[in-house]
Amino acid sequence: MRRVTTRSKEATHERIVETAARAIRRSGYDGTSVADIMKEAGLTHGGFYAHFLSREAMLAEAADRAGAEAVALSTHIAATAPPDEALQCMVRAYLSKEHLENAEMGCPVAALGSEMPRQAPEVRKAATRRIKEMIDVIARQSPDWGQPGAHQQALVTAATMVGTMVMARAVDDPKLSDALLEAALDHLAPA
Amino acid sequence: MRRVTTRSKEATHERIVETAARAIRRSGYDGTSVADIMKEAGLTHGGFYAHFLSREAMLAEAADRAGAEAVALSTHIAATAPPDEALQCMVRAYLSKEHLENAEMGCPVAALGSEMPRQAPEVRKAATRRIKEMIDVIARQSPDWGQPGAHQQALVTAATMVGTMVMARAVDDPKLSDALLEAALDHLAPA
DNA sequence: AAACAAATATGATGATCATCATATGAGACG
DNA sequence: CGTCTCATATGATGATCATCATATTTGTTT
Repeated sequence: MRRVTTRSKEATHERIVETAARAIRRSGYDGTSVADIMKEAGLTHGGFYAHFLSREAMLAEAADRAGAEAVALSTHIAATAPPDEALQCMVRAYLSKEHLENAEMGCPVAALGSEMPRQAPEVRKAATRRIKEMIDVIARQSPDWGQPGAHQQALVTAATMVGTMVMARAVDDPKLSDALLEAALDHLAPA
Repeated sequence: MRRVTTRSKEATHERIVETAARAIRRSGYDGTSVADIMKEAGLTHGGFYAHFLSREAMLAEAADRAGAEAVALSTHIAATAPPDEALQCMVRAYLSKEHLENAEMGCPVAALGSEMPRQAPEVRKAATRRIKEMIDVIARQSPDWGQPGAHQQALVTAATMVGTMVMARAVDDPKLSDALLEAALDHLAPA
């Protein structure tokens, strides 16, 4: 097997992290092996440790990447929405069928939340930082941003969105999934 | 190693399921091996397949058991609370520090939610049934039980509780965990 | 007490895993 | 064109895993 073209080590590292950021959301931390990721990135398993100190270090980078992408997407949605509908647009994108069916590209908290408590400190640290960023993005869309209750309200909104998506993906009854999304939409972003 | 006393096969089966119901909430589906569970139940790994057709079949029983226990506990809390405070009592028990720190004995949706989409059909089926039961328990505590919006409201309440617990356990910052619990308590069970 | 049946233990198999040592081959530079 | 360096590949190691075949032990029956 021959390298198709010259690639700097950094570009390859980048590609592995990007691949891993998708793989962990699809298969979970425990369900993602080093060999899986390398193969999906078009490489063999052996070169892995030229790029990362350990599997855990790679998971930390992947989790950070997934979180950064989610924050960036939310920020973009808020920025391009009509000024008084930013929060509604974010909530509607989050609680959409596309997000339900595309965990691999979606919110890493919904995809990996219940696995987080068992992860290495470096993984949890990166995740916590991104979660705080996400909460801030939500808080900034509140009509009373800056007032005392806005941040508290953002915590509840974030938790409701995450819990709804986790439950809607967990159950095997599409009707219940729909009902969960609809109920949360009515609650968080009334028509 | 000698069995201490006579035990019927059914009692041993029971003990394995009970052990597994705790183990999966502590270590996740993927993080729990057959040998782990058998050792924790005081047995060796070899006898496992005298009790279960497969590892997956055992996980389904364990998930069902964990869900049944959670439903039973919630029902009990609601039944023994002052009549007009049943929902508040349930929410306060759920969003407590004891629950935060005792995933192994707590809500299986919060402990395993994001691993559910990848589980065997039998596991998801059992979990879905128990989740529906739990939503019904919540809906019954609503002041307007029976009216059209009560069930919808129960879906949102359940999702908010689950999401809050998942996030509070995920982050490595105890201040943020506290803030999440407090914000959801204020929202769902105001003092 | 001897023998049987059922429950559990011992041990093996082949697969998969993280990690590492070493080989190969491609681009850069003389 | 030849050589050197570095990114990646090949292959090995020891651990862990689910599953199963077989041995052992226990409680029971005679």
